[in-house]
Amino acid sequence: MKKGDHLFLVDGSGYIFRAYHALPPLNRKSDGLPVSAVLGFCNMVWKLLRDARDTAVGVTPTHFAVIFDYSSKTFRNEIYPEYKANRSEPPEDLVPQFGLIREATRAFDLPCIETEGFEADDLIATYARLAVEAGGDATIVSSDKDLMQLVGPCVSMYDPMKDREIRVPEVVEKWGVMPEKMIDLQALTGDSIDNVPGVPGIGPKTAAQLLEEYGDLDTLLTRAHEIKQNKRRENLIEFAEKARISRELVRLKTDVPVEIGLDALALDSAANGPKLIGFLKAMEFSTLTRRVGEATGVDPASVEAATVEVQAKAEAHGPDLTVPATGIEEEGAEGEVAPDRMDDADTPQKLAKKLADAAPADPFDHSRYVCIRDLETLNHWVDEARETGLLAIDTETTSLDPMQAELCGFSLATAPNRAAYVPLNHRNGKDDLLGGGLVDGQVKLEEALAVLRPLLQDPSVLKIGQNLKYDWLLLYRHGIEIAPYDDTMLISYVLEAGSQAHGMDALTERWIGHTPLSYKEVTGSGRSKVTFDMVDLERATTYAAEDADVTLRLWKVLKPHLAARGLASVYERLERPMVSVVGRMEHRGITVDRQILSRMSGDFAQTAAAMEEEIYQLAGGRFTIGSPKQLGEILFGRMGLPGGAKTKSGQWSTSAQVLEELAAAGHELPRKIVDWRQVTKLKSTYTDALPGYIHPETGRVHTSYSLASTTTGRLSSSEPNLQNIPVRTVEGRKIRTAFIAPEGRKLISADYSQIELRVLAHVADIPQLKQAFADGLDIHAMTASEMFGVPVEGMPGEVRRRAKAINFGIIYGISAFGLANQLAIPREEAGAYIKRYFERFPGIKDYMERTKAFCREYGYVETVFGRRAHYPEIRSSNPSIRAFNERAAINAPIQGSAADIIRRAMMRMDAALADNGLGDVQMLLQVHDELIFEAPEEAVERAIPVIRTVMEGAAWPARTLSVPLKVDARAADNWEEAH
DNA sequence: GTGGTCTCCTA
DNA sequence: GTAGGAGACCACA
Repeated sequence: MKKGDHLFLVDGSGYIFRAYHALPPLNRKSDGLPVSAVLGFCNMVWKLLRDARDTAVGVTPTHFAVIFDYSSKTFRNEIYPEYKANRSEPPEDLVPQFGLIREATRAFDLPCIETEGFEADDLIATYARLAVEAGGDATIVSSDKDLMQLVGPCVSMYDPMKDREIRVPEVVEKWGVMPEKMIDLQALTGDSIDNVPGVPGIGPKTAAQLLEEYGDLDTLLTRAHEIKQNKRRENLIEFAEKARISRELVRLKTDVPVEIGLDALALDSAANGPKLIGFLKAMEFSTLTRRVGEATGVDPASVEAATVEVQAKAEAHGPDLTVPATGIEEEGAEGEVAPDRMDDADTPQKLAKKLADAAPADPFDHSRYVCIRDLETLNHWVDEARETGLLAIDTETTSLDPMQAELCGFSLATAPNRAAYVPLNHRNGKDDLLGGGLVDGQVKLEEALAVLRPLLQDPSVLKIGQNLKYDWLLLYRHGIEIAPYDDTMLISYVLEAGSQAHGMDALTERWIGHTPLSYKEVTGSGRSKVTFDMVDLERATTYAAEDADVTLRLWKVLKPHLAARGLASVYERLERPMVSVVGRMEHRGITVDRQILSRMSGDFAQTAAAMEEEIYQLAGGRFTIGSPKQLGEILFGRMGLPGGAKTKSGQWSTSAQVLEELAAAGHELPRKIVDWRQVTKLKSTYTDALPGYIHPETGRVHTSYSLASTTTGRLSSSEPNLQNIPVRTVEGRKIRTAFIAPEGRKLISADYSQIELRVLAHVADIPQLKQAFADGLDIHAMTASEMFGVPVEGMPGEVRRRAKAINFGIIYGISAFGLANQLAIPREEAGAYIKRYFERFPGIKDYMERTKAFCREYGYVETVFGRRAHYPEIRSSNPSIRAFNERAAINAPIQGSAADIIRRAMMRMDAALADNGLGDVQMLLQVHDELIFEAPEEAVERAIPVIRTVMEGAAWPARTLSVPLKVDARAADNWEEAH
């Protein structure tokens, strides 16, 4: 290569995505193979080769190469394991086109370059440098900002879609910095799509301004303490190291060892017409085939279509754990409103990125918040929401419990900084013992709701909330069913379960770089704490309006990431519908018999008191039995019993397991302690606590389910937790008799039998297990028989028990240590069992290994339905942390798929019951693999088959499991008998 | 009052 | 060995 030569470097990988999203879908006529990106690519390359002079570039290439990414793993992952950890799977109809575009490149007789461990961008940087050093010029065919750092006197970029050349002035205009400063700029802003951390709260505008002022990143970071804005200064100091790492991630390598030299990129003047035509014919691109034929003087009719192999796999595409979650089933909810479209957002990834970048740039202006105190103004806002089609809403109340809370007011937002608070029930300060009077000038609650109701139920206005189940339930109590809606907490949960928090403050910090006013600052804390209705209107407005403002901004930033990461259907089909389904369940509650519990409490108190006397006798004095510290001192100090395990703070453990061992060795006191603990546990946690949760008006207990607090997709229940009501011991089980159906009704309990083992058999594809489930066999006995060669007929209980423990162990990501513990056998023996199990069911070992490998590479694992659970610490250098995360990663697809299945059943249940004339059958509770219903006595027999059908068919049609699901269902007057 | 530790209840 | 929530105690503020 020499002076005057001009090298064209096509960013092949970048082009593929851009073309795919920019061009209308196109399928090969003969077989439907998707080819739109391939056609776009061929047209572009042909144009550049033939008449680049007529384009914005204005020069003819002498050298030409197409560069691709080799794989997702590059040296950047060494610097920062999280790099590109967010990457989503490419769309299904793009996958085959990766290979085809490489084929096309070869058909054009162009060098097709990729190097393991490097991104296309690094190769482009390297070749651009070589070209300039040789005295030539280079044009990079791409519009990716990551490449803009390379722009200079001899290097330009060319956007083929817009036919626009990007030189130094264009970079400066767009980003506010010279191209060489792009590295520092990107280091500051980060990149949420590639997962480059950057510094929170700094977007392109701020970054450019800072670089203008301080010159470069290093200077900026060393002088960060001079910055006036508090948050910005703190962030720059705190995240300085992240910024430096980011710089290394965005800095392109210009010294990649290249096998193909510059000279090999020289264009051959004589295009190989027949070869190219053969390919184009195979693709069935008739227009381009004709053009190429005319230009090369080759008659297309004389050329046979080439044989082109279609690969099913994308480049940089990890092992397939599950089928992609896109596809076949029911349509998304109605009333979906698309987020703002941006002109040059060609892909969901770029749109998501753009919105994330833009978020911190829009400063909060509390002075623009409005306090709405008359119906006319409220009506005006309602009209505004109808126009925008978007409304962020947040309610302010007197309690965290939506079943008890009184509405104090609500806030609305229709655009950033365009937010308002509508006080409804605010009271004057504490000067009056009766709580003071109503603050003047507030819209009446009923009038406000009358205005709001049609809007909140308007199918053309999307309502946005953060933890919307709370507001949904509160408004449901006022006869309003919000729809359609989105929940920013649930969006975040779908995107980042396991790796990040989903609370509003955390989300705001992370995505917007802003700290909202805290609730505490507004209502006070401790003794001086007041309910929200006592807060003066000005402060209340600032706080409440900001919450709505923040929620709207979060939605704008977060929502596009769903599509960008291929998670929209997980959100729409597994997550969002739960808000109203679970909201209804919480609203219904369940009847708990106060008398039964109170009687039990009395009995327990007597029993415990008697036990305490015996314990003091045996211990030779009084002490606090409930204090593990004191108990340990007595048992292992004063009495000199042999201590077993230690707790992590170095204390002797007094766990039930340790005490049981001592009891088995003939010691009386430990036995009594174990019994005492059981009684006091049942009393304090259940019989004493549950009545306190009976709602004063409904007379029922309304638990609260959290939709976003587990990593795997399970729900959790609290206040009270109704997912841990005792069942194992006879004594404990009695507590369930207090959960009853009202007069004339029955409780129905329906639970999945062995759902997790069935999911395991499906995902790990274990023929023996699948067969056993298909045949309806006793799965643990079958396992035992397979492992130990003992016939199922007349099998000793102990043998089956061990197999059962191993089966559970497998689901939990087995370790010899854990199994040994569980079965109270030596670790060697446990290890031998595991080995035997893996030999008998080799697919299990494969499943575990590929799940771990997948998680190590991507940072998450997926359920059968595409839900992701993140385990960033699986790459920890600490072996025990790593092992823990590996076990969790093995468990998550199993536990999570089962959770997805029951969610799907729950979402369909109300409609299925109603369709069968069972509208009076109500789903009340969920306990992971069990659903509890309340039904009129005469409806029970018809309800059970409907419930069973919905639950057993819940995976379909999204997935067809290779094992049947089985549901046992029973009805009774109370939960103990129904279960 | 708040937060950490220990223990124990569930699937 | 997985996933949770809660009560009691206790040291800290």
